[in-house]
Amino acid sequence: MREGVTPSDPDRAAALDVVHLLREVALRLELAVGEFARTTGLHGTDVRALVRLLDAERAGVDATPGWLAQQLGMTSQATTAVIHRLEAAGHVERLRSRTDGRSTRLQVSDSAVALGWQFFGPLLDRLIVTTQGLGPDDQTVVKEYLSAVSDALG
Amino acid sequence: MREGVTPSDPDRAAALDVVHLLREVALRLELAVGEFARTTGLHGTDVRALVRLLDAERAGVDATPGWLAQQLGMTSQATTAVIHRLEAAGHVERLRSRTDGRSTRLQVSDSAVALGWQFFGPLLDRLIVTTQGLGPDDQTVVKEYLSAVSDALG
DNA sequence: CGAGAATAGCTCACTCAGTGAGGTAAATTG
DNA sequence: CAATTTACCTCACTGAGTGAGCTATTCTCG
Repeated sequence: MREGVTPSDPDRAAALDVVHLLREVALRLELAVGEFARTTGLHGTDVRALVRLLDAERAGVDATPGWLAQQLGMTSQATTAVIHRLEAAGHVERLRSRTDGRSTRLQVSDSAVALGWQFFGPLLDRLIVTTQGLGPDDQTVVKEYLSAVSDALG
Repeated sequence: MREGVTPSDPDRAAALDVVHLLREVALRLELAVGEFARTTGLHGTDVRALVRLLDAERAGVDATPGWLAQQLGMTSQATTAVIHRLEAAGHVERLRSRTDGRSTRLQVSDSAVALGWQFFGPLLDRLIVTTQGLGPDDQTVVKEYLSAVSDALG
């Protein structure tokens, strides 16, 4: 096998295990998104866009095409297309920004919210139950760890 | 705002925070993969395939096109194309399976391993350092939590 | 203020990743 | 040992994402 990277540091090996688990979780979330996309006739990118838009709404952030493009790591043109598709499917609305005449504000429709909940609701519930299975202290540990990981990736 | 889902259960809200962090981490990992893809001229799918192939090698699992298709949540034809691209780029080799004449064994090249390390190495190091920042007990907590999450998603 | 630069978003033409249909060869089954 | 299943592949096509380049609005600063 091709192990040779860091020969044998048990400390590091243990940490690597955790990191691999992290990747495994990320992979499975991605696959769930893909499955949702398939069952709804949307595309993976569309679903990810929808998720980010819902996140923005929850966080009270104004979502614009430019912001979305950045979130998705895609060009603005591709994002325009995504928005067109979501708009055609009735999942999102374009509203003119009041403060900037060039900009567009994106508003997620109720139908999209309902659709998301229908699919991700059960999954989310399972995750929440799993999380609640931790004691309050452990929950804090996990939370701080994930925050640190998020920063390390940013 | 559209909060109304579960009006006000502080317990659940706290757990939701953790779940959202989990998603944030998954998103950032995905963006990192995209960035790697862009810098190497590969495509997102190709990179994900490469990562899975490396995982398989590390785990000692024989990787076949069919297995890879399942891992990527794609059709076998698309996977054939991915393998072709990776083969053309010299990142993967096709070897006939000895036990099954229909099957192909996929072998990742050393160049691909090196390429992966060049990009993901520093990122991985940061994650490992972050993980090692946890005490041994906390590390176990996180590990078990992530395992449980992985199961909940499977 | 008003010319020039920067920014937000868009259309158009094109490429190529992924799908559906369908094919071949090897393994399994009755 | 025919019939079926499995593993992978080719071909033709669709459409998601990109690069080039446009318009409209806002910012900058003499």
